[in-house]
Amino acid sequence: MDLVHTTAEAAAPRLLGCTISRTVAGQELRGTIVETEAYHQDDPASHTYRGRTRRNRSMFGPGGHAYVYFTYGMHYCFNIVTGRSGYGGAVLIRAVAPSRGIKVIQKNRGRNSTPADRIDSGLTNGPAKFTQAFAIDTKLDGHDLTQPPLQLHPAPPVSTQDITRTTRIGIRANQNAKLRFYITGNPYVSRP
DNA sequence: TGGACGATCCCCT
DNA sequence: GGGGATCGTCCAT
Repeated sequence: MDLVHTTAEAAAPRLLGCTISRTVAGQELRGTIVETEAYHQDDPASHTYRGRTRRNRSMFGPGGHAYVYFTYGMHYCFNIVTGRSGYGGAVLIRAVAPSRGIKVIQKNRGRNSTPADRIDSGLTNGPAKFTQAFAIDTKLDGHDLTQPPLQLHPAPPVSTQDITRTTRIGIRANQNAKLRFYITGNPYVSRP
C-alpha cells in the first residue's frame, strides 16, 4: 500500500484487516486492525487543522510513519500518517484484534485473569487500550512503519460489504463527517 | 507564565 | 449516564 499517495479517507478502510507487529523485549506482539478514523488538515477536527506545531509535526511528514500523541494526562493514541510530506493527514487506529503475544498484552493491560485462549475484547477495543497493550508511546512518534520494532503489514482489502462507515467518536468539530470505519460485527470494535 | 482543554478510560450510580 | 483522573501542549497575556 502506497500511503504517500493515498488520502487518509481512502486509507482508513483500506487499513482494516492489515496487521501491526510490535517487538518489545524480544517478544513479538501482533494485532489485526479492525477500527480506524481518518483525519486531514482541512478537517476542523484534526490536530493539523490549525497548522504545524511541535506536537503534530510527524503528521505533516510522509505517509507510512507513525504519529503518536499523549492526551488526557495519561493516554497515548497511535496514527498511521498518510499523504505526501507537507500535508497533514493520518489514520487513527482505534482498535485491533490481538493475534499473537496475548499473555504480554494481558500483562500490559493489567488483565491477567482471562485465560489466553478466551476472547477478552476489552484488551484492545479502544485507541488508548491498544497503545497500552502494545507498549506504544511518544518514543515511537515519527517511526518508519516498515522497520522494527513497530511495523505495518499489508493485507488483501476487506470487502466493502463487511465494512461499516459512520461518524467519529469523541470529537465535536465536524462531528457529522462519516470518517470512522470498522469491520462489521468484530468483537474488538470499540463502539458498534 | 498561566489557564483551558483534550481523537480516553474506568468506576460509580 | 456522569464525573474524576492527570499532564503535555498551545495560545493568550
